[in-house]
Amino acid sequence: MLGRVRAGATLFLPNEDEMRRYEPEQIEKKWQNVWAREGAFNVANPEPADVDADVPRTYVLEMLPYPSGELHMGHVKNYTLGDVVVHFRRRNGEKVLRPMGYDAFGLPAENAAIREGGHPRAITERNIAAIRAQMRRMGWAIDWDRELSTHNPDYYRWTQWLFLKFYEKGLAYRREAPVNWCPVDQTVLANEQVIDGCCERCGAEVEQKSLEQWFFKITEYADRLLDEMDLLESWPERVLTMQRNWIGRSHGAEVRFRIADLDIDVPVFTTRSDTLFGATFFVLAPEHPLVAELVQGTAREGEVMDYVRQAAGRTTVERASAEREKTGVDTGRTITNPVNGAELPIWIADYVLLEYGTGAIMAVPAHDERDHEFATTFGLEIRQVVEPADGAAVELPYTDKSTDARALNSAEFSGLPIPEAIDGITAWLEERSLGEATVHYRLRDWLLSRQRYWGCPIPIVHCESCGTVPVPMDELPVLLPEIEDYVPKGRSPLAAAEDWVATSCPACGAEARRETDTMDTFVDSSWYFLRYADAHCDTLPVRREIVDYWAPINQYIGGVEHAILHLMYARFFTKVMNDLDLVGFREPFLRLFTQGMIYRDGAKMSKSKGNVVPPDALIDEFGADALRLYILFMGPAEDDVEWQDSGIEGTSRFLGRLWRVVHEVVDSESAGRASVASEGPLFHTAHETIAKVSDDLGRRFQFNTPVASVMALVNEISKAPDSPGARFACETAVSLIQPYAPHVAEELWERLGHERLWEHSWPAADASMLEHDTFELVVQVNGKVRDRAHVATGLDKDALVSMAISLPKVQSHLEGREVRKTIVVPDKLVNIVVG
RNA sequence: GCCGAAGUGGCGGAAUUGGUAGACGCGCUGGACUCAAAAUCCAGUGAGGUUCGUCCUCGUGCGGGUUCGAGUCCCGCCUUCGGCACCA
Repeated sequence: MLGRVRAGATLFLPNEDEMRRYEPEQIEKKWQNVWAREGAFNVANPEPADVDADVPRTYVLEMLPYPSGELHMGHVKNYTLGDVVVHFRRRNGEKVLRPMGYDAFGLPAENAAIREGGHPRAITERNIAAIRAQMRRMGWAIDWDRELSTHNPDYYRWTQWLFLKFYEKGLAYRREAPVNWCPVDQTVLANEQVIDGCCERCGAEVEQKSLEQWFFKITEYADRLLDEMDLLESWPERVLTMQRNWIGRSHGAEVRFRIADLDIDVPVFTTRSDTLFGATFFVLAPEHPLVAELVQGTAREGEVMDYVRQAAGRTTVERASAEREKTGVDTGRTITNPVNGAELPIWIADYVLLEYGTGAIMAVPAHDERDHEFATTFGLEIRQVVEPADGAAVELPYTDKSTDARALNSAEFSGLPIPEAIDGITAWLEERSLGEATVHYRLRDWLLSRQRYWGCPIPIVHCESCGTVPVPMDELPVLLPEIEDYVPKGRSPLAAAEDWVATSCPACGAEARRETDTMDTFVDSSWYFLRYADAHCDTLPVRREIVDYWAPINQYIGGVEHAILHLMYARFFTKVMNDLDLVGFREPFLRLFTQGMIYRDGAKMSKSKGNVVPPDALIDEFGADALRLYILFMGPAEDDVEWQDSGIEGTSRFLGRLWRVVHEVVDSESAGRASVASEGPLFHTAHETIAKVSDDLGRRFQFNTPVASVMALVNEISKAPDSPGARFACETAVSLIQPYAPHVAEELWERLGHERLWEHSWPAADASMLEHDTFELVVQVNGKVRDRAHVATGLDKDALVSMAISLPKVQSHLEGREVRKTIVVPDKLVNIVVG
């Protein structure tokens, strides 16, 4: 760079301007090397004596990346956000753990291997190397000594270990069950991975299939997943709401209806036991096991069974969306209502779902929209048993269940407000053993088996005589076998590794076969954040005293798209591990921040849309610091924002201006123009900026406005680089921008004659500098601003009012009118109300 | 349908406790420097009016309301986005 020759020009020696141009490439490399060499952001695990020591510690974590090709803008935003928090907290004296890893198992690598050849491991590791290099180029303050990847046997050994612990506790079990099957990916999906009846990954319409599968009993933790939300410090309300909806707890009663002819009881679940007297028919889901028995040998058998077959042929999507018109068929049977002995006709209809409640309902058309629609379609009786508290006539269905409504035509319960009627009728049923209060959930158990190659093997052996037998803990890890062909054929590709599959039973020694399913990758990512605490431990997933020192995570940051899946699974794992005494806390993430997405041309950035902005190209052109600044300056971090190419030019210009201003001030000092004064407008502005940035980062968790205030400070310095406060203001600007632009900040800090800004404590605003001798008094007449005046602070109300009234512009608005009232906000505003 | 969030200049956004709407940035216009360009710097930039006065009126999705004063609080709508959805 130095001394380059320009065509047709005289030989240039680098002049001062050239040496001092802001060239991000060199300085970013320089400081990245320093930090890497020093392990500047590594933190040691505590020695036993330190555990109780009074050093404030913080665990800041962003969701780990899936190593798909390279880093995208969402990653840049996520990790830069975390980086600002890390630097801010470090410089505020906290010991901060901030690790990084890769969620390395999963379908995309396997599909790429099928498409392009090669081993999923090779593809994954190549991607990891690329991402790691990009992360270093971004200059993120990461403790690289704790790096992990979920596909390494050192890691998945402990995933398997945890699976076996869950198994021992009865929380991992195998059963045949109707499952969601993706015909394209040729694997099963958890309920959480089915979106509108389609595969979350590939969008194919999901089919139902019956298979032997492994499940985690997450339903056993449904109440704790809901109730322990109280332990969280700060989660976005909408994420909590999404989880609550997903768990879907509903309180009600199970009521037994009796089919006298067949001598059987059929339970139903209802949240409205108050409406039992209004039940006029009864409906079973088409898949309900009793259906065949009900109609066997009756005149209706053919018609009913035809309907059942039709319903079975309908996909989830059709059943949910296509025709909302109610269909159904009468079985000709009746069932007895336990509260009044009424005989109700039994129908079969697909608006009743086998998966929810008991797969059977009592239908109350007067007070339920769906039952009402069905009754109207098929001409069934509608019997009103709830009315408004004032007895007014209402249109049916009438679904109010608050105290504004009361029971009607309900024997001794008539007249009771609905909440009391619900309790009363439920108690009445319990006394007679006809039903009891129960709770139902929407949440289903977590289906974790996958019929794919690139995942963590399930450490189980199937033995003819012993059944499912866990692989002994000391034989872990069960290594993923090498195979040739990853193409899914409806069974797990692992089944092809015959030498691997064939084994002996750990219990009886007989010939046995290994489980060939692998685990859902969400299992891997449900505990990785704990492993970071003790990343190299080879006796346990993590040692209790170490994990309890760091975790739970103080600040977790990631995309809202994980609001349900990852975040709920991770909470479940943590709770189970707490019950197993492996960790001393019940919630993994005390504070959660969900960042918004980055759009371009109105759409999410994606290769197929061709609207991707690759971070590398921007780093080449503007440097990592300008990119880091822009990604956070764009708008509130939690909002979705539109990428604008010209935006990064703005933050790049800002860094250039900061660079020049610092050099001007340094030059000005060496020319002897420095002043030792400690008063002047720049001191005030600098201290105000410190206060503003500290408050935004520390209390408000707001990342865009600090950049704006530092920009304003730099603008002010550049207007008066010779003024007394210029050096202090420059140092302040550099120090405050350091979490955002650590490389250029470090370089300028050095040129200002200091060193190691990343370890320098965060500046503190001097309260006396935040006070002013004068302020701008706003004068309103009838609430409209009419004038402003510079006035000494601390004046009393009367003084302010008389000063306000004396202003000529105010006078002209007061003319001839009577002052009725004056409102004074001290040191701020006077409002004169005139008639 | 239910639940949640959000609507502010040409654009991204700021306004923290009800007290100066539009900070900061982008874009645009004009100017300086330059043979020229880039870079940089200076000035202007919500709309309309205007006697060009840092003068007036209007202005934060729409309609009402509370208040001396509302982008901010209340009531009713509209739109957009996200989640759930025949959940009994």
